[in-house]
Amino acid sequence: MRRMPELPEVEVTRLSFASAIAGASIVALRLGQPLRWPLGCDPGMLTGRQVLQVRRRGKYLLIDLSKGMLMLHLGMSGSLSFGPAGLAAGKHDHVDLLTDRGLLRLHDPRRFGALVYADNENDAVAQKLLGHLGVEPLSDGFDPALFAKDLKKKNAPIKQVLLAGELVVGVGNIYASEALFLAGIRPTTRASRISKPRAFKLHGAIRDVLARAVAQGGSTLRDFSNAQGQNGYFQLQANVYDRAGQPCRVCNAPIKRLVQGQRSTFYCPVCQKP
DNA sequence: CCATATACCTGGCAGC
DNA sequence: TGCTGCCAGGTATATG
Repeated sequence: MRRMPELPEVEVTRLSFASAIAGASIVALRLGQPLRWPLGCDPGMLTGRQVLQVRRRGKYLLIDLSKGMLMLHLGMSGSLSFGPAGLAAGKHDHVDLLTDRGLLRLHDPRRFGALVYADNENDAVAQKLLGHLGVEPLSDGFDPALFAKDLKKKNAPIKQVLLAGELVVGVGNIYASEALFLAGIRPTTRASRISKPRAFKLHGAIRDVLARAVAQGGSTLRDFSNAQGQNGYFQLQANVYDRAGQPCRVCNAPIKRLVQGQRSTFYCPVCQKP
């Protein structure tokens, strides 16, 4: 089973265990093999602290504790499960946060994920990871006029501007291609050359594709399961992602693939204009 | 400061 | 079957 932790998948994961873990007391934190970054504190120090709530910022899950917080990232291959304690950890289970309400477990074969402790959201450790992040795409703060204005300042290809997450967070490799298709914009188009009406259209497309993915349970292109082990509905079908050579669902032209910043990009050469 | 490349790590898959 | 090479959802950091 494959997971695809872009914003919708992270949000669906959050929704699947946030209320169940809120109020729990930490019994122990066990770490497996090293993840992308060290925890940054002695795991034993967390014992007895209470989980207040779980928030999301971009693709990070922020676990607020009665004292301090944990920042958790799923990387490229991470997934969370929350359930009864006692299941033996597998080869790729690298975080076990045991609480009096159950076990939160991070399974992450590639180990690009991370769990990092910070005293609070404003300290240097947290700011290093969160400080540069752009606006939340599903929040009221994601303003079309401001987005259009910000795009004017960026000379890089729009696909890479979206992926960078400095203007707007949560748009990963898949949804970047999909949103640009919906907006009719070629991924290679320089952000600075996108007109206000097209920027507005892209703004709407980003919101639309992400909101629909969250509403449908997070999974779009491949298997995905939330922390309760439930699958998404698979209703969102990709228009362009991973469809190189296949006919565009709108105009039948063959979908093209190119590489931008070492990542695959897919687009319709007819529906998407430079 | 800006844009692009690199590094991290394992597993799945196509091709031979 | 087994090997090899390539590809994969992210993002801080290094380099030009």
